[in-house]
Formats: sequence, C-alpha cells, structure tokens
Amino acid sequence: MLTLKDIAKEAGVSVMTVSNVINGKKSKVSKQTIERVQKIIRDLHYTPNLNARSLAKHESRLIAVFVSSVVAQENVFKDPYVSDLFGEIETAIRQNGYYTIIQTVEDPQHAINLLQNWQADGAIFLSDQTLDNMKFYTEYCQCPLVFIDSTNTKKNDYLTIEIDDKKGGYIATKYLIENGHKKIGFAGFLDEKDSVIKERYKGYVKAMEEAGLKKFITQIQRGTSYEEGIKCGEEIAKRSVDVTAVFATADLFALGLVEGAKQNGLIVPESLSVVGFDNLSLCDFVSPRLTTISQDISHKGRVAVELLLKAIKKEEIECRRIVCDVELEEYQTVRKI
Amino acid sequence: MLTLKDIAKEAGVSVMTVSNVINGKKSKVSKQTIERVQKIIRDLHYTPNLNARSLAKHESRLIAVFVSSVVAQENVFKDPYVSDLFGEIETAIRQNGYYTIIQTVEDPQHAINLLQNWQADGAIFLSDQTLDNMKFYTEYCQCPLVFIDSTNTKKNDYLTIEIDDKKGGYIATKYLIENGHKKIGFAGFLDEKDSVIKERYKGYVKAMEEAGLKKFITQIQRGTSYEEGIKCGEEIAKRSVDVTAVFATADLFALGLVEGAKQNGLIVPESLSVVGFDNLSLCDFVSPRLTTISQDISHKGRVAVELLLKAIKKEEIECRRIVCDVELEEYQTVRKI
DNA sequence: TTGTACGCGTTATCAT
DNA sequence: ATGATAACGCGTACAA
Repeated sequence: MLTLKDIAKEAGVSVMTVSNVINGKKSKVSKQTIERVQKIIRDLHYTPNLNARSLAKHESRLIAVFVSSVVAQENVFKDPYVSDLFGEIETAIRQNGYYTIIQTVEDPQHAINLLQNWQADGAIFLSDQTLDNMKFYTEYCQCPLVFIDSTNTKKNDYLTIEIDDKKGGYIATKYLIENGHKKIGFAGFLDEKDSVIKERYKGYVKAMEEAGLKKFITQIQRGTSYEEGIKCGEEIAKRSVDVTAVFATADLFALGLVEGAKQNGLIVPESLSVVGFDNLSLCDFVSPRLTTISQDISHKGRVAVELLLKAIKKEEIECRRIVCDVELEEYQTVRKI
Repeated sequence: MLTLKDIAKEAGVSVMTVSNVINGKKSKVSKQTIERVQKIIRDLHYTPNLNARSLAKHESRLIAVFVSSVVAQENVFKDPYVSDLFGEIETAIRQNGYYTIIQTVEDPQHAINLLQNWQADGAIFLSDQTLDNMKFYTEYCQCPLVFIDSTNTKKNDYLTIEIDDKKGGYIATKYLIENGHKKIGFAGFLDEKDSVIKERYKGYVKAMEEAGLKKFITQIQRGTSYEEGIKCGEEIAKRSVDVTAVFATADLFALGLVEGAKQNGLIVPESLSVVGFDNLSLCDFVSPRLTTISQDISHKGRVAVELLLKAIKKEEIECRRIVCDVELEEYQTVRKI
C-alpha cells in the first residue's frame, strides 16, 4: 500500500510537502516541487487513504443516504420512485466530490450508528419520517440531516424537501374539470398519518369547491399500491361509485385502477378518465400513457444534496424547508367530455 | 465525540480492555468487567470510529458497488433491472454486517481510486464489463472483485455471476413451439460485443433446430430499449416480418414490441405471441402481463455478495464462475395456436 | 519553502 | 486478566 511517506521518499521531500501538494496549498510549495511531486503521484498511482484523512480532519466527505423499510428483507429499491430519486442523489453527491454510503434502515438506531461509525459529514433520509424519528435523529446526530418527503411539520426545525402536494391535487382536479368532468372521484387513503395524501386531497377539495361541484366523491379510500388500485378500478367499474373521472393519488395506484377498470369493462380514457401522481419513469413503459402530476425527481434529488452541502459547509441557508413545484403532464388517460 | 478513552476512564480500566470487550475477546477479559464495560457503552451510546479501526486493522468492512454509465449525468437507477439488483445486493451486504458504498462510474480509474481511497474490502460490478476493464481492475486492485453479467470470458480468471442465457433462449423458444407456433422471430441485437444476447440466440437456434423449424427468422435486429421495441412491433405489424410469435431478448424491449404492435393493429397475444426476458418487477404493473424468462434477481444479488464475502474471508471457493438458473414465467402474452 | 512533532481513535504486541 | 506502547496514514501547528 502506497503512502505519503513513499511518495515523499521518491521525491526526496518531506511528507508534509507531498500532503500540501495533494491538498493544493500552492502558497506553501514551489512550482517545481509541485510538478515533480504530482508526476510521481500520477506515475505511482498514489491515492490518499481517506480513512486516515477522516481521522485527522474530522470530516469524511461521506454522505449517508437512508431509505426506510417497514418489512425486513424487503427490497425498497423495487419502488421506482425510491430508485429514481436515489439515482439522482447519488449523481449529485458524486459530482460534488463526496461519497455515498447507503443503508436501508429498519431501526432508527442503526442509522445513527452508521453516521457515528463513519463520521459521515451529513445524511439524507429518503422516506417519510415520523416527527418522533426526526427529533430522535436530530438529537443524536451532530451532522446535518436532510429529510425528503417528511411533511409532518410545517416548521423550519428541520432541513426538509417536499413538493407542493396541495397544488398537485388542485391542478389535477382542475384539469379534469376543464375537460368537462363533473363527477370526479378522489382515490387515496386519507389516514391522518399520511399527510402527503391529505394535502393532495385539500387541493382536490379546493378545485371542486371553486367549480361549485359540491357533491364530490371521497368514498374511494384505499392504500395506494397497484393491487389496491385494481380493486378500486373494479369498484368503479361495477358502478358502486358513479364517476366519469378519478384523481388517483399515486401512479402505481392509478395504473392499477386503469387495469382494474379495464378488467371490468371500463376502458380508460373512453369511459373513465384518470390522473395520477408522481410521473414515475416506469410510466413511459405503460400504455395508455398516464396523465399525471409530475414531480421533478431529478430536481428534488439535486436540491436535497445542495441543501445538505450548504449545511455541511456551514453556508447560510435562506430556506430550510424547500417546496418543489409540480406540473401536470398531459398524456392519454383523460378524455374531454 | 465519544472515544474508547472516555469509556475506559468511566469504567476505570484501560482502553485495551474496552477494545477487547467490544471485539468480543472473552478470553482476555473477566466476566464482571465485560458486563460493566458493556453497560457503560450502552448508557453512553458509544459507537466505535470505523475510520480509525480501518486504519489500524487494514480492513474496512466497506464493500463498493459500481454500476457503469455510458453517458455522464445519466441516472442508471432508472433501469429497473439495475435498481432491483442493487437493492438485493445492499440488503445482503447489510445483513452480513458490511457497509455499502455506491458509485456510478464513467471512468474505470474512478472506481479504482474509490477502492484505494477507502480501503474497501471488496467490490461488486453491476454492469457488463469489457474484458479489458476486468483485466484493468484486477491488476490495480488488491481486494476481491465480483463481476455480474460480464460474460465475455468463459474462463475462471475472475469471480463472475451470470445467468444461463442460452437455456433462457432455449426454453422461451421451446415454449412457443409447444404452443403451436412455427414462425417464431428472434428479436435482439446480435452485435458481437453483447454476448448475453448472443447466448440467448444460441438457445433460440437450438430449440428451432430441434423442432426442425429451419427457416427461423433473425431479421429483427435492434437494440433492446423500449423505443426500439416499439419500432420492432411496428415492423412486425406491418408484415415486413411474417411471424406469429417473437422471442424478445429483454423485457423493456418486449413491452415496447407489444405496444408497437398494438399501435399498428396487432393485438398481443391474440394476433402475436411474445416472450420476454428478465421478469422485471415493473412487469407486475403492465397489462397484458408479459410471459417471460425469469432471472431470480434476488438470488443473483445474494449469490454475488456471498461469493465476494468468501473471497474476502479467504475461504475456499469451489466455483469462481456461478451460472444462475432461469425459468419460464407463464403469463398472458402467449397464445396457443 | 520545507521539515518536525504531535494528535486523530483504534488495534496488535508485549509486558505485567 | 489487564495495561503500556507503538503503529496505522494523514493533517495541523509551529519551527527552521
């Protein structure tokens, strides 16, 4: 294993000179030695030992990314939203010269352990966290933390990235209204804990009330998985719910809904219009192409990393709670009536 | 920051005693002190500094996972195969008490740098590597490396995980034959470099020849993206290729093919049967459900990690080149004729 | 401009 | 069973 000492010996200088060359302290070394040392470093393929550097500098250039799994053994990366977002985050971390250490976490304590074990400079939490967990993490971690999609507080106590869920619900519903629909269903599970869905619901309600469509339908309460979507589509097709359009609060759920409806003779968009939420990349591979509310996942990932890096570098942070915009993506699952 | 020294002081023992307790050297410490020290460790929430440990032990418990991207800025995790597989690998690494450091790599040198920087104990390469790259990595890395899906050598020079592509092509084609098809197309790009597809092609040829179907069709040469699939389906629908069934060498490609055929009036499976390859998890969300050759991605990931760990622990490795089995998954895109 | 001494937190070795 | 010391590779502070 090659060390600073080896390079120093080869170059006939001290270890510190080499170290200074590597760390770009140009004022401390003459041009000639810089070039000579750099050549040797290249020729011998020397790479600094970052473990040792971390130890000495109390900073690791390591960023931990956590994604929570409820069930042990579960592969959370099967969720296209998670993997899309993670990919963007990894890219941003790398391009900023940091390293990504990733862990699926079942027990919050494990995440804290990892951060302390590796002296990580910061961490990003990919999945919705309870307020208790956010408190817990913040209490026991010295490094900055960024929470994505944890919308259980409106305060600026934490560094958070979220999207404008209410706007999403609003423009989705409004779009359906503009296309002539009056009986518009809201499909999603309105449990208190899942405030993301609740926000989307608020947007739905706002659009409906603005349009004077007071008798909106909210009976379609279901989880937002593909399977639940199928059941939901089935229910709608069997006319236990009388709607011409549905705002489905997640893409996979919406895709299931389309399928469930189809299986029961209700074709989308001819007989039923559907708007989803997320614009998952896998939507590109499904026909009919889902009309949906697009989260700019790429932007979200980059912003999360930028926010974290600002905190790590102790730069001033003008906004601790970033709300990303959403857009309607017009495709094939809404029909004008 | 809590260190061994702090714990030692608190417990009234030396650092080495604490270290021995942590590392479970029971023979070196009395039961009483073990328990006393352990209690203090728990109470104070001490966690060892793994950077320091790595430095002292010359082992990091860090495993690097590399996935290559051709284009910079590209989010490779959008590929469901990559993210599925990565998720399985991360799970296996974690459950074995190791840590996952992940990097998308454009330049092979970057991967080597990372391994040396962090003194990683081993690495897994997720994407197909050229023989040159495999040589390069092996030459410059001291730690064990496992290559997944790099099938450009049949020798045991490297630790590799692959699947039985030929068998996959064989059983896919045979299944179509058993369903009464005679005009069966092979759709995939038979470039020399992509030997995975070539292997699948060999299986196709074998099945066709066994059945005495000599006039098989191989004109459908395309890349295996979704977009290419659409074009391919279009071509088939327009009868420039006269087939009743197609073996499409990748799921996304197959899904595109189904869609392209449909857009041109050819319904799957009524008018055209299709078998894909991979059994991506996103297939669960697409209708009609693709009949396909299933790679057990979960198994593949676990096996890769197990193989790597054996190498890291210098255990005996009976098989350096592991070929995973494939299976036919019967679903909805093949019709009996 | 360059070099020396020391500390970072841990483990291995050798005493006690 | 327990402890003192050196070493791991690098950076900071200061001396030359």
